Amino acid sequence: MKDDEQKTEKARKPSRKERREAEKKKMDKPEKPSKTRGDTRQHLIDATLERIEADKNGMAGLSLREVTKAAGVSPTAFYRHFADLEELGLAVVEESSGMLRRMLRDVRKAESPADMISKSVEIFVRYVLENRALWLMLTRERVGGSARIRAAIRNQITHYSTELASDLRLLNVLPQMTQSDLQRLANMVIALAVNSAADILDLPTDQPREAKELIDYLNRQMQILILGAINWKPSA
Amino acid sequence: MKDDEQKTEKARKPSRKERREAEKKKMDKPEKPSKTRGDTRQHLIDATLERIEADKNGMAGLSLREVTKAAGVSPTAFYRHFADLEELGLAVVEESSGMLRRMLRDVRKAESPADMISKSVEIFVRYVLENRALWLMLTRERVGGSARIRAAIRNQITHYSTELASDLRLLNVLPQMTQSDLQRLANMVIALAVNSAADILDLPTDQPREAKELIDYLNRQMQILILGAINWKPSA
DNA sequence: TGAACATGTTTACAACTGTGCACATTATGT
DNA sequence: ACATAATGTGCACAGTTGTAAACATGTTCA
Repeated sequence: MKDDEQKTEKARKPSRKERREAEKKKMDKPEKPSKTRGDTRQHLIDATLERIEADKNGMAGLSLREVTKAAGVSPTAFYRHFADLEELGLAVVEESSGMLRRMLRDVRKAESPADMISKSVEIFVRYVLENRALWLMLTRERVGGSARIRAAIRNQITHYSTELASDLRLLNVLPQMTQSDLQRLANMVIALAVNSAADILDLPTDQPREAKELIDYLNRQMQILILGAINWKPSA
Repeated sequence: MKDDEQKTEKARKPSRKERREAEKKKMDKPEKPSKTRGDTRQHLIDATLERIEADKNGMAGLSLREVTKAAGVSPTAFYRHFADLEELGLAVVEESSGMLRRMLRDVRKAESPADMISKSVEIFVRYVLENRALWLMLTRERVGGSARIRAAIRNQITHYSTELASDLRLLNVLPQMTQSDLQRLANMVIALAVNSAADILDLPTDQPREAKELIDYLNRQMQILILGAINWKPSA
């Protein structure tokens, strides 16, 4: 992890020159002479998330100029890194894969046999709340806008779902289910989780009261699902 | 059902005057002298659905001018009927309530005890395919864009889900479940259905092959869910 | 009949959009 | 060290946007 940058307070305009100065300070000797200081690309990605969280209307609602302004960069500089807003969107989606991987790691680490479900749900909700912008992007663009972005997000989710299915297999807790049964079950789990992610993001900011209720609700949903899986007969 | 209008071939411009002429023909005596012939409003709503289906990017991706052009009306005429694009969006959502009601009626009519689930799934998928534009709107704007539109859609879906819960109660097929258990189950059913609606809409146009697979998949999902409900103990 | 109202049109404008072009600066590799 | 590529800037331009203003038409009602 090489990011030590601040989240740039909303009303503050970074003004590229300032950023340049700021970096000069800690750069008397260049750290990595290799890849041509390409951090504007990252600034564009961050700016996209910032704007998506600020405005309503994901992707479709923001303009190239808006993004470049938020990144503190001239509009035409955009083309040095992306051909399209769509390609920027794809980069943002890729950005989310890291977060999903960390989430999966945390879920696996906490997997004691007992309260496996509730722990996982808790971790999931925490990750959604701590990565609002990213999850706004994922839940919105999963169904809206560009077909390529939609496909990219679906890939991420499918990958996660496959990992979950594989975990279920290894735990050997549903021995009567076939591989494809497990995969379908995992898909349902993820679908219901992503579905309530949308609800979580609609909560009034940091209302721990309703968040707890949502966690509870999601838990019971998962319990019904597991109950169905336990009693599943592969013949049907 | 009072709509006998054509879907207006893409490249064709209706040109308000022509429409006026066309309606004069069948209107030697005015049908309803009351509400001042407000059918432009309906044309705007239809145009919105048409554009949403044509462009990608729901709501957020279309402009007032685009909509009015598609409706064959001058841009400023828009304000005679709506203050906002958001209000237009709300009108479109209301438009969908009729469709949902018809769908519910069909589902209830077909509810023989035996293959209740598969019949319902089949009807659902058919309605999604036969109302592409509407369902595109519902699935997209359910998570994206304006908070008011999101809330309106959530209302529609909640209403449908409540009806479903009430049906489950009357059928008395899950007697051990409390009212809120049934409501939660219904919510899960609807959530999974709406979730696969997004997949259905992504199918290459009229590919009955993959549509069948999707129907099959959704059926099995529902079966797992029902199995979980049957074995549910309200204590947990 | 004629006044009030509802509904539409045309014209106009300022703000914003994406992007081409010429140019400045910095980094890299021989 | 110097040519080349990468990365940034400013300016310009034409197209699109939302919406205000003034006006035309047709409908309703006393």
